[in-house]
Amino acid sequence: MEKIPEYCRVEDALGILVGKWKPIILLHLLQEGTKRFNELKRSMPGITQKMLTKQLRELEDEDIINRVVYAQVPPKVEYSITEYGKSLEPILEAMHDWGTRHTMHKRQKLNQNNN
Amino acid sequence: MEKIPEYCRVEDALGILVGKWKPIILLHLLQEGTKRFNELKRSMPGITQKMLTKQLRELEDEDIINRVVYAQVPPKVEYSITEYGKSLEPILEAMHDWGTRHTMHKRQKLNQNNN
DNA sequence: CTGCATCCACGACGATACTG
DNA sequence: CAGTATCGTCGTGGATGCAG
Repeated sequence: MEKIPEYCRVEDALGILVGKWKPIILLHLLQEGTKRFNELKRSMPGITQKMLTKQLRELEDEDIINRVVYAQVPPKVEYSITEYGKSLEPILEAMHDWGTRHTMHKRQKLNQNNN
Repeated sequence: MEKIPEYCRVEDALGILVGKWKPIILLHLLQEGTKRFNELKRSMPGITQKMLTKQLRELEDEDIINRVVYAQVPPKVEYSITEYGKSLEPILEAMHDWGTRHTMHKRQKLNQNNN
């Protein structure tokens, strides 16, 4: 029971996941394994190169993902989840499940209000 | 396995938790039960009334917390977690645990770099 | 005691153009 | 293909003052 606010580390986990595209990036890498930069980009309609690069760098800085650069032309860079990064999967899964239920919860509430 | 990006609901959960003070507010209410506005404020050094009010309203709008106003002078308003809101506790706990481990992980990495 | 309104600083995110 | 640089917008959060 050390979640008591003074020792709270929730923010530390939250900081990793917060970022408009981070959860999506992590899910892609977790579920589909190693991916090239452009593969990721194509699977996330709407993201810009700049944002993808930035979010990937931030995840890399936290040891959540690996970045492997192949010295060739044209360039090839592969991203994958680190072993350490995999420890985030249960949290993502829990949040996804909760979010799914929450979406239903809100729908029910809306229906009540419309009656 | 429906966490696949197209059906991703991680953001829905994330949206509830994101906010500079929300995790802390939730932990206080989860661990200490019903609290008055100023009790909460005192237990969160640095927060302003405006922010506390705002974050509480947002949590209330999502049915995570209850807000009970006593019609008296001076005003008295009590906040507490809803039954529904309690379903967030496992997630907060998981994030806290992960965050604790992550803090250690980063410390180790720093030591390595300093050798 | 609790809450609202105003003003402001800052960072996140995005559009776009350019590079090895 | 992958990445950087620049510039602009917008929302979040903070300081402060007023009100019921």
